[in-house]
Amino acid sequence: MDNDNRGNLGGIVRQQRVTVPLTLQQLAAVSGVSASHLGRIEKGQRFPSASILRRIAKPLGFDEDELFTLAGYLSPQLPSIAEKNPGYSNGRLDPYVARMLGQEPVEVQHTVLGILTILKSLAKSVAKETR
Amino acid sequence: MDNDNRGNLGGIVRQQRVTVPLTLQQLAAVSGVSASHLGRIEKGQRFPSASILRRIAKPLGFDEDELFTLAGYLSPQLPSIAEKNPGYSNGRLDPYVARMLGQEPVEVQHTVLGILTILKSLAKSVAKETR
DNA sequence: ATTATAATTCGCCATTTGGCAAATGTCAAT
DNA sequence: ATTGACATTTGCCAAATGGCGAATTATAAT
Repeated sequence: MDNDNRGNLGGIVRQQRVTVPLTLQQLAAVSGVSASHLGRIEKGQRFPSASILRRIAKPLGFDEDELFTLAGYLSPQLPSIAEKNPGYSNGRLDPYVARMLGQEPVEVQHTVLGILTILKSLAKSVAKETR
Repeated sequence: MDNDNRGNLGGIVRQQRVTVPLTLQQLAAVSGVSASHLGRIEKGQRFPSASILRRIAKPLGFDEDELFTLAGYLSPQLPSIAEKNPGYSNGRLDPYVARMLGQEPVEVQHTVLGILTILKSLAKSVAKETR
C-alpha cells in the first residue's frame, strides 16, 4: 500500500488461517526467531529482515514470496499466485487480499465492503467541498 | 548452497547481462543507494536488506524475485506455487465481496485490509477496557 | 480468590546496516 | 610526469535489528 514500504507485517504475523493461531512462543520455537522480536514485529515496532521473514514464512503457512509480497518487499504483480483461485477471476482481486479477507466470517466481509462504500462516498463529497 | 545464508551478492552486483556494466556511481544514482554501500555489498562486507535489494533489482536487469533468490533470500522455487496443504486454502471469500473489491485498485484493496486489521485490534482493546 | 503456568511486552545492549565525506585508485589527455 | 575527471574504498557514526532475561499480563485449575 505504501511505496517506500518496509517490511511491515502489522497484524499478519499470527492471525492465521485454520484453527490454530500459533503463539509467539510456538512460532519462535519452530522458526528460531525470538518471541520478543516476533512480538515487536507484529506490533509494527520492528521491521523484519529478509532472513527473519524467510524463517517464519513456512511456519505461518505462507509461501516465501507470498510473505515477502505481503511485507512489501516484493511488488504484488509478480509471477504470483494470481489466478490460483478460479471464481474470483473477475476483476483483479489481489490474491493476498482475497486470502486474508476470506478468513473472516462472511458478515465481516460484507461489513468491510460497506465501510468501503461509506469511505468512497465520503471522499467524494470532501472532494466536492475543496473544489 | 549455504544454509544460514544471508544476502550475499558478492560479485553479482554489477557484472551484468546486456552490454553495460554500470559503475557503482551510476547504479547509486539510479537506485538511490549510496555507492559506498553498494561497493561493500559487492565485496561481501555488507548484506543488503530487502529494501536495498529491491531498489537495485530493476537497474541491474533482474526481476525482483530473481535477485532475491540469487541473494539467498528466497529459496529456488522447486514445487513452485502449489497448493500444498488443502487445509490452508482460505475459508471462502464471498463471491459478491470478491467481485466488488476486485474492481478497486489494488492499493485500495490493501488499505481496506489494513482498516480491517485496525478495527480488529481496536475491538480487542475495547473489549479489554470494558472488561 | 489464589495460585500455577504459559504468553506477551519491556528494558537493555551487542551487532549490523547504510549514508556521508574524505582518502585512495584508475586512466586518458596533455 | 602531471593534471583532471571519475570510480572505488575507507573511516566514522547514527539508526535499526534482533536476542536475552526480567517484568507484566493473560489463562487455567484448584
